[in-house]
Amino acid sequence: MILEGNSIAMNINSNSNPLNHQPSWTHGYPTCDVSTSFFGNQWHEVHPQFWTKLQVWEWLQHLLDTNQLDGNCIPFQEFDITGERLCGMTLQDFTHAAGTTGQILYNNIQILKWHGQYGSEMLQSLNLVVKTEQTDPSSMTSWKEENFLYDGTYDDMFDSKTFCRSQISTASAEHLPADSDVKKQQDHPQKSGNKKHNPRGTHLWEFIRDILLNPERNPGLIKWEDRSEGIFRFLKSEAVAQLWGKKKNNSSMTYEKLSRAMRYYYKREILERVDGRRLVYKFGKNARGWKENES
DNA sequence: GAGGAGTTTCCTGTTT
DNA sequence: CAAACAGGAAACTCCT
Repeated sequence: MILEGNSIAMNINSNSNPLNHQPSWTHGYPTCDVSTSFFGNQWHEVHPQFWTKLQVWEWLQHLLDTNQLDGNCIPFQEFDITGERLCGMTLQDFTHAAGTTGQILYNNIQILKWHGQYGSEMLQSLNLVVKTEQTDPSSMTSWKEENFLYDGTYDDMFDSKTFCRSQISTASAEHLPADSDVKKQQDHPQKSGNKKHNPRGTHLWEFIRDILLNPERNPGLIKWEDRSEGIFRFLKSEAVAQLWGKKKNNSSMTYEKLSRAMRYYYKREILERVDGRRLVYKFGKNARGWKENES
């Protein structure tokens, strides 16, 4: 369940959806003034060592959001510290401060320390924060690599409206409705009557296929199990669902819903069933463009 | 405006 | 027990 209550006063990061954050790969959109309001002093653009207390809190809030944790999971008062001190904390320190959640915090900060970041925190969320079904360590890559997921190929996933909204909410959250308000608007699109669909373009199966066909850009999300047979497996099902939701401007997309759409493909023979294997699908005869030697 | 395609959402039950 | 799978039903958006 997505954090809804925001009992914490400091809901700085108004974008709960990790994919709503728009780091530096988005500067192709001319519709918003991005010159000062967003880039340059966000926590994800600065090495953790140099975070201010505020940025530490932003990071914590982000982890809450992306892990869909209850606000009580992280005692913010325990983290009234700068990034320098944060980086000096041991795993013990984290678990002492935040219990089991401390492990998540510790793991996350270690990666941030080692890999640097600067503009791809949402990818970090995909790889490091979002619950993963990944079992193959070889497919783990740094999120610097994953950053490529959002350049070029997937730029079209983000229309200018989406960009503006997240831009504004990130840049000046204090002047906007709280995160929960935004969510309430987005969580029930049908009831609110909001426009939720982009103009029809890429279908879901094509979206999946394109992720598979760009392994160097999209490591760790979906992986071929048998390339020649068209069998693939979701490694990070919820991350893929969020990405799909992002493309459709639907922040409430989940793997459960995505998988329902996938199951409809069986009848149309775009996909074939793969029995007994969770998160595994196979392209069917009506799916085009996935074969290696297919033009 | 009608109708169809392609989802999206919700749900209940089953399987792993 | 949780997560994933199945598939019905209805709603929704976009397109023709």
